[in-house]
Amino acid sequence: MKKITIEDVAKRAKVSKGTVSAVINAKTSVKPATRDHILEVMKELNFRPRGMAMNLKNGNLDKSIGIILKDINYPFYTSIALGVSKYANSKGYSVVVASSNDSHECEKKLTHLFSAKDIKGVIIAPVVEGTAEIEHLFRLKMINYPFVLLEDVKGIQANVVAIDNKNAIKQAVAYLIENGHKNIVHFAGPPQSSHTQERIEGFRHAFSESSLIFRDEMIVSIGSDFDECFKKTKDYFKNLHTEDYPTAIVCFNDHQALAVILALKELSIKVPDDISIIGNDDIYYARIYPVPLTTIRTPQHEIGIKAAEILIRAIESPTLVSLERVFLSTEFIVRESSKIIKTPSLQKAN
Amino acid sequence: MKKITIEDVAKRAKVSKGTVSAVINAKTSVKPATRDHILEVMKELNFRPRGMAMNLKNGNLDKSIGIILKDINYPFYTSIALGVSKYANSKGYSVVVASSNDSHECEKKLTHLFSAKDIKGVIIAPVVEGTAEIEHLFRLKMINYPFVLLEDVKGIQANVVAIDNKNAIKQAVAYLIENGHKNIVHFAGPPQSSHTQERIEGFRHAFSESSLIFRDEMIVSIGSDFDECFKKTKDYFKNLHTEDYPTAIVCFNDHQALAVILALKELSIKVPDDISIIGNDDIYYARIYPVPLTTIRTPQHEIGIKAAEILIRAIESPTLVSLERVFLSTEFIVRESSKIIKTPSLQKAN
DNA sequence: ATCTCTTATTGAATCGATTCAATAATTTGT
DNA sequence: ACAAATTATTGAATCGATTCAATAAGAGAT
Repeated sequence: MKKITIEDVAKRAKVSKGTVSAVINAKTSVKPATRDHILEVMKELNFRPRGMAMNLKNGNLDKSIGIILKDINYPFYTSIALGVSKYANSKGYSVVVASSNDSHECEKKLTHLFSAKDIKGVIIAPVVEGTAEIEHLFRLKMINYPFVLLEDVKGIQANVVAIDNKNAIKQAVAYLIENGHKNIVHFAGPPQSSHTQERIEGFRHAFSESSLIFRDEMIVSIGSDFDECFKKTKDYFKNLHTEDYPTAIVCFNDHQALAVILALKELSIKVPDDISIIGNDDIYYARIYPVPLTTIRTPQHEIGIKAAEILIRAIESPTLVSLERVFLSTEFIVRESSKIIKTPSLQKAN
Repeated sequence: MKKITIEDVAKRAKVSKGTVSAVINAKTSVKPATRDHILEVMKELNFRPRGMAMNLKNGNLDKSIGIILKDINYPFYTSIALGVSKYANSKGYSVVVASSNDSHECEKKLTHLFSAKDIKGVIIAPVVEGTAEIEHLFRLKMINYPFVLLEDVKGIQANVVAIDNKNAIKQAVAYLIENGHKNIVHFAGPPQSSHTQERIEGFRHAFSESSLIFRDEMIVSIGSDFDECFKKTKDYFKNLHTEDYPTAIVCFNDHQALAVILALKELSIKVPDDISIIGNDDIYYARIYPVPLTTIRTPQHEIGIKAAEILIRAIESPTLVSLERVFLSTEFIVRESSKIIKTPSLQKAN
């Protein structure tokens, strides 16, 4: 099946290409009769004008940026997208979002797509599971395509807006220890995720800076899929004597924390009376949960705004080549899913 | 500031356009020394190849479709996007998502953007607040651009995949009446939303088919913004004598229902013992809530799959012009936020 | 040093629309 | 009925890349 071009339409309608073009672009100069006839022919031939060709002549005026997220169904990411949209729209940019579903292959495809479509730049929450593959990022650099990463990726110099994962968890654990918790465990995320590793390290580090000592059993592999978390949490407690129950669980993320709370409910373990639960991320639903979640807030909105700001600057000032690396701080938010076991001992000011 | 083209690079590097093109496309035939030199010049001039021009020559091979949602932060919509992605990816299509934020202006801009970028087709959850503006949809028809609507829009013939809102609510109310509820109210959504109106009508209709009679006070305008719902719910009950409390509230959507449950908790009204709460949509969080939500499930995943299926068929079989209109049925899902007041009376089978 | 055989590079033609000055057709005024 | 004014239509040049056959440069063999 041959491709239909504006020329085919022009021939069939016995007019010039220029007139057909005028009809497509709703120019008023076309006589209604001609116009109707051309529209009919367009329909007959099922003519779909090529957007690429249309835009080539006039430069490429639209303002648009893209975001590639790992999971469009996790509110954490859509909140970032909201921040991006807010800033971008205020600067006249449209925003398109795509989900890489944690697949390198998909992320690569999407960066190609965005650049090929002359989307002006892209913000990427990069997939870094396993060995990070970054040739596609190098390609973007080669073609001087502006992009901002939402996670520091080893091996490439780029604009980055991110948070300090390790320190975030440390904050939380330090708080628990400070408030009298002694038996604390970390429910770790999916083994292949880089975040999982970072958070485990943060957890260990908090212990090394305290009077308590770290033991390997404190790290429990739970994952982040809801049903899996739910099941593994129940299994964990079934294999434990009541007197060995931890007094606090630091979760991989809020989603996992929600699953854990639900599992505990089924086991008739009270949150926070029996066990304190600490989330991570502060997704929208953490706040509106019946047991509002104590969590480590990552400033999703601000990340989005900052990333958009850097991206648009890179797009609009092509001469400015300096890279920006911004690390935003997390905030520990105490809500109702955690409690204090004893008031902290007085400390010397410092 | 002048636009840099491949020709500028070629001149500066003292090679032909063909060689520069070969470098950009990572062709192996280029001698490393030449290649490096050209890359340097590209960097110097900050040359960004125009994707449009690149694609013009070879046709436009990529497979991609778009989705325009009203709110990328409401899980209902991202679940639809997930369904779309699933089907589209299986057919080799990439998916890009955009949020219209309930703005006609934005929706229009985005349809332009997608068609201009030669995204092959688009699925639209159309904004229909106020007077639906649909000239942009007519434009899509004119250029024979394939699209599928996720809501029936008056005044235009198009592919549609949707559900029957009115009937969905009717189902729920009928269930409540059947199970002994007599004092039922509907917490309506934002006044300007078309869904709000449809759901109110469904609610009334359910009454007209029962032995109970409808009264205007049964419709309470609550909205769907979380904080607003929360506040208005509390106000509603504060102005009500305890003996006048409804035994069941049919909510506009799950999000509202969650806000209502939280407000009731603060008022020490027990769900479902004192009041049954019925949601609408069955978002992901409805299921994993500590009081799992009784709700009217809209098959989000299936909607996405069906819409993608129709869209891709329209893209790939341009001659097939027949329009499809699919209405999927909702399912009433009883979970723990509602209870039966008395067992239903025996009925004649039919 | 010369002739092959590879390997690199060139550049004119091409993709499919838009543009706009030139020209044709139609309407208006007298 | 004719000139002038207005409105519609034409078509060659253009946008910025890719392509690929033709050609040039470099490597190896004698």
